[in-house]
Amino acid sequence: MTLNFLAKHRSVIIYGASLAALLFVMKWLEWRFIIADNSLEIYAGALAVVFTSLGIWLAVKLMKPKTNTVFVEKEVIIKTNDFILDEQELNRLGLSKRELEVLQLMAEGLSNHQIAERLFVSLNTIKTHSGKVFEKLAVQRRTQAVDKAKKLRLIP
Amino acid sequence: MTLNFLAKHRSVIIYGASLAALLFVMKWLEWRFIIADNSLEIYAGALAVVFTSLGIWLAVKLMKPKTNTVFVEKEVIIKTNDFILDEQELNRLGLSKRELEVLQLMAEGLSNHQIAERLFVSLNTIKTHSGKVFEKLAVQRRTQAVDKAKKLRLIP
DNA sequence: TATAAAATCACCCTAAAGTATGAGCGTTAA
DNA sequence: TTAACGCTCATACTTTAGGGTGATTTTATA
Repeated sequence: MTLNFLAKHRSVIIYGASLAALLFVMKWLEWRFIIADNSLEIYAGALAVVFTSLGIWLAVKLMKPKTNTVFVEKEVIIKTNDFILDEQELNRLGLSKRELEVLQLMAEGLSNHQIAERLFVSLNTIKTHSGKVFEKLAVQRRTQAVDKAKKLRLIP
Repeated sequence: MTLNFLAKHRSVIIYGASLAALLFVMKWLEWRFIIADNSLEIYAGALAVVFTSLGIWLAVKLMKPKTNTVFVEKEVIIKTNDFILDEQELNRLGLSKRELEVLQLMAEGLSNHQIAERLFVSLNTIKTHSGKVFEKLAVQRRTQAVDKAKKLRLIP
């Protein structure tokens, strides 16, 4: 507790001690020079030098350092997996909900048969849907359709 | 030239002027208090206060600011839409140069026939290549191959 | 130089994909 | 209510893709 206090107010304590010491020196000087009765100027000059030094020492000791905050840019690669469907493009092409659904499953690499099973409809239905999708996207193959749909932001 | 000199040594000049003023004040005080013959302590105290202040002022004015540089990391999101091929994955799967080439054209939606024309080889060759690609990627269809290759960063 | 891997091509066959046409049914908007 | 549209399904046919096997040539590497 006491040690903590000492550590915390070290500067103040040193300053106080120094001041006390100086006052003692002053008193001594006073006696010395008054007795000698010579030159108040020397006394004053000494005082000036000592207290100027003290002031400088104090300022240096107590002045809080100016913090210079520097922002360092750190490059962070963020996996930008945010897909936003281009609804305008979707409407422009006139793709129906079901057709888009089929297109998405196509993009995942499912066969027409697998898509049919997934959507609980017949293979022929999927063929019809995929045919319409190709027509609307103006392509001939599913790989083309998937590629174009990705570029048009219809699927992720 | 003169103005420049004044500007450059402004602090020193101010200090000199201040010192001169203080000496003048001292002289005046000397006269004042000597005449009054009272308390050298007040005189000394005033001197102490004045010169301590002067010291502090000097230190603050002339000392180069103690800068404490703090580095703060600032995260910058870099949008990386540039494709970097995962060569480790490529080597792991053992895909040959030609096979990767075929895979890329597949991803663009080309038919085997078109790929054959593009690469100046026969349709049968492309079939062989694509077959090996499917085998190495452990898939059955080209759409699957394209999907998987994109996820594995083998193609953009 | 011997050898392995890559690249090329062919033939055959099956599976899947794509095209064309027609039709039934439910919803919705003019 | 009728016309349009979306979703469903079917049949028939063509094209493309995929699987299997085998062979030759080129290229890289030990």
